[in-house]
Amino acid sequence: MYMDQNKIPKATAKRLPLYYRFLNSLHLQGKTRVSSKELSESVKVDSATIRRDFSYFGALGKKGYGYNVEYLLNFFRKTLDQDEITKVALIGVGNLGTAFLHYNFTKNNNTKIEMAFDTDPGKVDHNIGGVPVYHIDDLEKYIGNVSAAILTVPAHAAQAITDRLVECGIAGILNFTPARIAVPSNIRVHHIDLAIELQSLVYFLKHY
Amino acid sequence: MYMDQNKIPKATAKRLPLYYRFLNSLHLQGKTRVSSKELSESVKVDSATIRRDFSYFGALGKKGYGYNVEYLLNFFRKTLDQDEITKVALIGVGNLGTAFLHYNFTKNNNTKIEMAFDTDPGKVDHNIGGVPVYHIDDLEKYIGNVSAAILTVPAHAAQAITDRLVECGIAGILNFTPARIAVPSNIRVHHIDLAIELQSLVYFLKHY
DNA sequence: TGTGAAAGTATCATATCGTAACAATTCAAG
DNA sequence: CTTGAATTGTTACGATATGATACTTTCACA
Repeated sequence: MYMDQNKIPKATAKRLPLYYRFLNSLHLQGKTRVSSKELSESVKVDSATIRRDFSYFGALGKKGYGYNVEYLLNFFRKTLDQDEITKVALIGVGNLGTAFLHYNFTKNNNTKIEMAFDTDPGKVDHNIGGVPVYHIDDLEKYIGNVSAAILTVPAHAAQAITDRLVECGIAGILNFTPARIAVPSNIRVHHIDLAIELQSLVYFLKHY
Repeated sequence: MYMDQNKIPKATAKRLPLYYRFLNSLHLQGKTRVSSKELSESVKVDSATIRRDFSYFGALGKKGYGYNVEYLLNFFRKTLDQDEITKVALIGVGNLGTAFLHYNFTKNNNTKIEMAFDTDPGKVDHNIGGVPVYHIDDLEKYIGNVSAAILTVPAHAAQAITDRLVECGIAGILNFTPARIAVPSNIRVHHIDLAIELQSLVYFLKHY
């Protein structure tokens, strides 16, 4: 489980969940085979790129035939550890945080939001989307062996909470705050900045 | 305004809003100068990359001194068209959509969410975060010369609404639905898939 | 006036991407 | 059984981006 295929490009790794989800829906539709060309049209990734992505894992398809949906799906299930659910905590139950809580992640995913934290007494000790909300002061008490955190708190609180998460042994953080947080090098942070995404889109509209 | 500097790499263009915002906060702190090295530590981008990014726009700094924060800020304000506000519409006032409405974009940004659309009678004709919410049926009536749309609707509605937006002459779409939407080639789509972001983070945790 | 700091620029190695091409292989039709 | 069409797996190539390193130039400041 802890890798030999380290050679897989990051860009490929990012596409794997996308492939998986689409294969899943094909499977539900009852399709048994699919070609890289069909996949390409659906997920909007070049067909040669798809074939190369797949080939990092060996020969998964059959020439002149395509890929067997079920076989491919099973393969990805294992590779993406779809069976082994990763526990996630959500920090900050504002609008964005609530959106996550209502998102049904477990449907196609190997992740589960186990708990959420906030300071708002109107939210603490409630259940939102089936997830218990605790007070942020009790972070250390409840977090247990959660391995990743979604950070949807106000920017000014980001670093302080990050430090506490790190102290609790968190392995990864999905940071939605505009703040650039500092962490030890062994902790992985993915940063998604909604304002920048919008501004960047606008820049491209005007200049390209 | 409509480009001669088309040579700027996309990767650089994506970093510009980030630079801008950070310079802005430096300015508010009263700092008058900054070096590429300082910037590098704050925005987590290699200092040489920053210097190269800046140099696409000419000589903005002074050797042996650094960059004048105010000068640089003014320059970016012009380059990023910070003065000329781009109108944006938000489609789908769920949790995620509401998060956008409460986000104070105009503070550091050249974009303004002018209106929102939804089907929920409890939201239509209300103001949320100072933004008027109209019924999605009236999209064509109100949208006017809005140039970009934020799509935060259920996945199954994504393509139909996209088609209508395209018909209305929208130039860009920020797509937060899991659906991969099809658009004419002259329309720019940036796709952010929250589930995939989370799953991708988890994959990296396990395999790298 | 001298010196140190930092920009601007160039170069190199590495990674990724899209595109194209091609041989090998397989299915399916006849 | 044979043939042909389809599609993979793989390779090659050019374009783009990145991080590193290093060099020269120029400016600020002591």
